[in-house]
Amino acid sequence: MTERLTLEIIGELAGVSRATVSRVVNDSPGVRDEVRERVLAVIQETGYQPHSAARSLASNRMDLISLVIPTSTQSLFTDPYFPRLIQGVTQSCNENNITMSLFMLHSEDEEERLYPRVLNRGYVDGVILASFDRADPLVARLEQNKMPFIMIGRPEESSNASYIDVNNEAGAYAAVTHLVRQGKTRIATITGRQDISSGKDRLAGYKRALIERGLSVDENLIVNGRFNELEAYNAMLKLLPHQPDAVFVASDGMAYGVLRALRQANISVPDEIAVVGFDDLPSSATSDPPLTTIRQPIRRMGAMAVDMLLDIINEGIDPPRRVVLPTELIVRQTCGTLNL
Amino acid sequence: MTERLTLEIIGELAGVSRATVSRVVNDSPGVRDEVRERVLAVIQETGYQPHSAARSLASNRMDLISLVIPTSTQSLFTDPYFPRLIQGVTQSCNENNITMSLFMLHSEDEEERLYPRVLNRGYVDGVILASFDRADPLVARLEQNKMPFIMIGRPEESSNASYIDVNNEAGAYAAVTHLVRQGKTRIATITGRQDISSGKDRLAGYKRALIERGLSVDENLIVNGRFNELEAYNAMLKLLPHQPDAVFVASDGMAYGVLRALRQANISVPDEIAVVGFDDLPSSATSDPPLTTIRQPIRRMGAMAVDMLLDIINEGIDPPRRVVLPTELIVRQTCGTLNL
DNA sequence: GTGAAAGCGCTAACAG
DNA sequence: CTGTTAGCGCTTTCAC
Repeated sequence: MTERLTLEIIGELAGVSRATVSRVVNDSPGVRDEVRERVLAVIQETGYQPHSAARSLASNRMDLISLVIPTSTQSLFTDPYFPRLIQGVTQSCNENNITMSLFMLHSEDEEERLYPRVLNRGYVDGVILASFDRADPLVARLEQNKMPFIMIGRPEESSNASYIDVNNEAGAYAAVTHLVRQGKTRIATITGRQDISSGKDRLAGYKRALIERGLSVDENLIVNGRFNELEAYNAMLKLLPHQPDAVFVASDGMAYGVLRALRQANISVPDEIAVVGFDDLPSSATSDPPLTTIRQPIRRMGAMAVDMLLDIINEGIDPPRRVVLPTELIVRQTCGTLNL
Repeated sequence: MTERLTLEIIGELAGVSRATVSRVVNDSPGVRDEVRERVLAVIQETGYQPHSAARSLASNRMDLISLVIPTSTQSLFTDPYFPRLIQGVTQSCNENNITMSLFMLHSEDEEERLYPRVLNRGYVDGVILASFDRADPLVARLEQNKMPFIMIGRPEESSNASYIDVNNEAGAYAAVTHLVRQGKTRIATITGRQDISSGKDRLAGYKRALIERGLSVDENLIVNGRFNELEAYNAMLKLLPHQPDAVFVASDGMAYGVLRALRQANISVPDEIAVVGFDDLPSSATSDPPLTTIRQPIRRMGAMAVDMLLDIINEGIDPPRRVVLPTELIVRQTCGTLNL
């Protein structure tokens, strides 16, 4: 095992002290250009890489953030939401030269065991929480430990945590309004989990659209699909007897289940029932028929979460950062618009 | 900011030296039970957590491994393969108390920039490579740096890297043999990427089954779908004129594209064409119709990869570890068996 | 501008 | 069994 390169050695080779090399490595000011060049050359030649642990110990920064995802979310495996989110997060991490560690909480038990690793400043600089139950105790623990963190999706009203979210309410509102404009009058909805802000907000948008457009909210036309394809399939079956002429589904993944149910029941989309989803997953452009949906910038949200977290780490937790990103209605076949 | 707890402080509180506390924290032998209890109590009370960087610096272990995924893999977003793999990996990491960092390589460029972070012992203890091009230069670099690593999927023959794989060849063989037994004679295949071992091996299994069963290999019946739903859809369209009576599709994700193409062409499955996939994704049980497929233990593979990597880290790189996991034929509707 | 020196918190010999 | 000691490789004052 060849001896590890250290600042000391590089310094020797370049004829300067360890401290100077450190300055060069960190782009610190106060080094003569000529010297900087010389040191850089040696680093280049030798392929020197700083030892991250040593750096962390001395500087008290880990250059490590963690993304925590609760796996109660069964949709994790069926829904490309998370892969895209993860992609956004890693991309921004790469750009900022920090590394991302991923925690998936498989059970209460594991959650408990992982707490220290996620809460402790000696492990990570900050935490991103995705799709968390709005009242999850982890949130409180993080606050209490003064660990910088940011949520994807809104936390409880009372909390003054930082978050980034998509305007779910407005997206749902746009979807349902669009349906109303098509002349639909019995618009049903299959909702997402109601313990997550996105699920709640999409339902709220649905209701507001109905009310503002002079339609009444019929509880028979509201079924919970929990962001799950199979549950949405069953939910659609339950909805059928109530004869909706349209259904707003709180996620594309669930919308696939709805289309499947409708196909099997021999009900034509969009002629007999119009369907609008939420997410605009890539496969929604080629579903059968192609799905009208609300596009949300998942990847960008992941990337921005990192940027915001870094800002919090560097500038302090207060004031809380809050960002809400807009959505966009993507009209395809399932809403019937293109038939008119 | 309250002062950081250190071994020193805990020691003081418990009336022992820093070293003893360290022993207790690390479950090292050679501490009297009574003392151990006492120290443990203080740790419990204070909520002391070791500083990971300090520990790493002193012990030269990072307790960090990285999972590297090339994003050339577009299927990343449509195919639940990766989420499941990641799940297996994180689960095993959690059990072993190490953290997993995820790298997704979005571009050549980024790959280059990330090399140091992945190759350098100062950053991670080891690396898991998923779905890599079999000749990717990263493999050679890792070997050359003596960085412990393990591939998911087989590397080039010449390489003596450690790997874990699924018996793709045997799985494909089983799928096609099953089709032959149903009396199919014009069995087509839509293959995966041929620069990845799983893609190659599944094609090889297809060919062997045909040959061993006395059928000839017709190049017209072989189309590359690159593990992509849309390409598979197009591939199926291309296949239609050659009138296959069955098609073995190298992944479930692609099989969905095939079913879509067939549905649109008004060709009934399985009556006119039988379809068999590969993966057994959760949604394959509820596809339309439910998909006959080859199940592979994706999550387990991820978990085992971690265990093997840890073994390599602890015991040394030689000899290479190699594991090949079996697959299983899952018979559902699309192969026609259940109609007989 | 540059170097010397003092830690960061921990592990791992080595003594006792 | 337990304590003492010497680093691990780096950042960061503080002198010069």
